Parts: sequence; C-alpha cells; structure tokens
Amino acid sequence: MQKISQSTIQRLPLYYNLAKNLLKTGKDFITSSFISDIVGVDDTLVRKDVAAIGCAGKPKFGYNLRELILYLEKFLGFNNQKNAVIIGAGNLGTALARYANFKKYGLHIIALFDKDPKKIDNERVFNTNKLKSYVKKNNVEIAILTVPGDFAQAVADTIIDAGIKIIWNFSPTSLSTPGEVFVWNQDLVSGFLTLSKLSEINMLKNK
Amino acid sequence: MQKISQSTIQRLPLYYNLAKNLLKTGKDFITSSFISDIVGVDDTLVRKDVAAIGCAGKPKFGYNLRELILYLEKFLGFNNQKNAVIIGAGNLGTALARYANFKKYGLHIIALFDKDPKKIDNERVFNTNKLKSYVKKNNVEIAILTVPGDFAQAVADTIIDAGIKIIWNFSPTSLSTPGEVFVWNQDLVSGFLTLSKLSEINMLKNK
DNA sequence: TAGATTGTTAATCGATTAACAATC
DNA sequence: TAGATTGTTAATCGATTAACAATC
Repeated sequence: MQKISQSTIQRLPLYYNLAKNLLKTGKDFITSSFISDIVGVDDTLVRKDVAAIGCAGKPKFGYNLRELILYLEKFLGFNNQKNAVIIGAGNLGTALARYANFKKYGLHIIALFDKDPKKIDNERVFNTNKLKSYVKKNNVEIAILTVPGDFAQAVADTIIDAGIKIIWNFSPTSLSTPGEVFVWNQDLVSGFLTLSKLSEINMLKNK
Repeated sequence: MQKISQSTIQRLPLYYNLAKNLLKTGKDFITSSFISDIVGVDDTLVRKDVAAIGCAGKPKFGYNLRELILYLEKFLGFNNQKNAVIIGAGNLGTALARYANFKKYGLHIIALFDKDPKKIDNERVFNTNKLKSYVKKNNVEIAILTVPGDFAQAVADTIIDAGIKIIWNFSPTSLSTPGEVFVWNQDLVSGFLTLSKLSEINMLKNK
C-alpha cells in the first residue's frame, strides 16, 4: 500500500461533505474541477487524492458520486465504531457529548468524567477517580480531553496507564506521551489565534 | 517584512502555552530544545519560528521567558480586541459563547443568533433576521458559524453582504466566498475523521 | 577557555502545480 | 471524430532538517 499523506487525509472529509451535499441535488457524477472550485484545492490535487484511496473516475464524466462516497466512507472508517470518553464535563465537553452526529461517523461517546461532584450523575457523568477502571472495562479506544490545561498532563498519564492509545486534546497543553500514543491537538484558542493572524495577512494581501 | 508561513503561525500558540506554563514554575529562560522536546517540533525549526517574530535568544541560556511571551502576544495580536458574533445557538455555539477565556486572547463574542424562537432572549441571543443590521451597527469583524451544514452558505452570504471579512466555520460545508473574505474551517467531524485515520496509520507504524 | 546554545546557510524532502498523454 | 476530463510523469516550490559558524 502506498502511503497517504496527512494533507490528503485532511482534505478527504471536505470532499466527502461536498459529495453528500451534491447527492441531495440528484446528481450522479462529480468532477475534480467542481470539487476544486468549491473546496479551493487544485483539481490535479483532487484527482491525486481520490486516486490515492483507489477510486477511479471516468474521463468526460468525472467520478460516480455514490461510488466516491462509498470509497471515502470505507477509507475514513465510518463503520469502525470506536468507543470514547470525554474527560472534563464543562461547556465544551458537554457540547461534544450532546453532538449526536459523531456516532454516524464512528465516534461513540459512552461516558464523561469530571471531578466536580455537582456534575456527576453516575449515569452519564462519573467521578474522575473511576476513569481508569472504566476505561479498562469498557473497551474505550479514544479519550477526549476537555479539561483545563493545568490538569491535562495528569489526566493523560492516567488514561495512558489504562491503555488508551488515541487522545483528542482540546486542552491548551502539549502532552508528553510515549510514541505509540497518538495525540491530535485541537485547542480552540490556538485555532482562534491562527485564524486571527492568517486573516490579518490575508487583508494585507488584498489591499 | 519577511513573510511568515502558515505552519509557523500554527506552531506559535503551542510555544506560547508552554512558555506560560513554564513561567509558573519560576523559570526565567527557555531553550529551543526544551520547546522541541515538549511540543514535538525540531529545535532548529523552533529557533527559526522564534527568529521570525523578531525575538532574539542568548547563546548558552536560551530565550528570556518573559520576553518571548511578550513577542508572542504582540505578534499573535492579543491586544487587538475583535468583536464576533456566533450564528447558531446550538450546543457548540452556546459552549463557545460561554468560554470566557477567548476574551483574554482578543476574541470578544458579543451576540448569538438563531432562528429558533425558543432560543431567543433578545439580550444575548437574537433572531437571525436581525443579523445583518446588527453586524453593521456593532463593528463586528468575525462571524463564527455553528449552524447545520445546509444553512451555512446562506448565512455566509448574509454576513458577507453585511461586511464581515473573517469567518470561523464550524459547519461541515465548504463556503464559496469572495477572495477578500477569509474562511477558517474547523468542522469537528472532519477533525475526528482525520484523527481517526492518522491514529490508525500511527498504530500500523508501531507494530 | 570550553562548552552549550543560538542563528544561518546549504541540503533534503515532500507536497503542490504544470504539462501532457490516455481514455471515454 | 472531437472534446472534455482523468491519470501520470516531470518541474517547481516551500517547508523541514542537517551542518556548522557565531556568540555568550
């Protein structure tokens, strides 16, 4: 299998969303230049990305829409349902837990943890001191960290100890983890700062 | 001014968070190799990034921590307070609005909009039909889109018409916008799919 | 002074874009 | 057949890494 770059992987969900939207309009085919126009990625690159997941197009028509969608769903692993827990039942953690859509894409959030007794109902939200045993018992693959930065490393240590190999880190702290643990940082403040600076540069460019 | 790459800009907030944490421990200096170890970025690259924002280090010591923090704050624009509105007062939109931290970093969320009458209080949450006039009246620079994908383009058209030049797009829809409008996509489902696939590749690598 | 660390120039690597052949 | 679009190879571009000189 040829290796697929991170950049390609990050673009595929964009193609997927677009393909699903186009399907609603009753279209049967989608061309690389159509995708290019809307997603803002060069059409050659779109074709390379699509080729990389093994989906072939038809000259003069483009890609069969349903087929492309199936290839994307298969590649992105919609059907490998994964259990996840959220640590930190604050605003963001709670919002993520309520976002029903995740399940369709393979992310099944089965519990939240917090150390604030007021948030604990022992049904959906548990005390953080039960985190380790819960993870071991319930086949949890993913931990979603929505705790304040000061606690992130300690929580990470705990869940790694319990066997977690995938961390979706919404905290502002860079985590020190062993090589076999995969961390995906999604701190939204960092996101905002990046957006803010890049937009500034974009303004200057358009002056 | 030399141009600073998007990759550099995306790393700077990571350095910033680390620097702030280290400050709490009473340290006065921070070295590029220390940053490298924790953030997971080559130390040469760290030095280039820091040099790019004009901050100079001291051989044998590293960077003065407070000085580095000041340079980062200045570059990332913490003091340019920007007004923002959130469109879509669902779980995520509401959570973002409640996240008080944003204000420290220059993001001032001054109102939310929704079309569901049950969510409207005409104090913090307004009817979407007032969006355009509100944006024009209140010096709103940033629109945060947390609406379902089907409505994203229509909302985008409205706010662009009202003069918005920066969109933080949490919806799963790629937006068609004029070149002077800057869009930063942060769809969390796409985020999860990327995380999921990359972690899979990471697993294989570690077998 | 010796040694650690910064700063910079050159080399490498990989991603994107350009050119164009293949094909429906 | 002609033309549009895919698929692929080559060229370009930019980001990262390596090597090493400068400096405190």
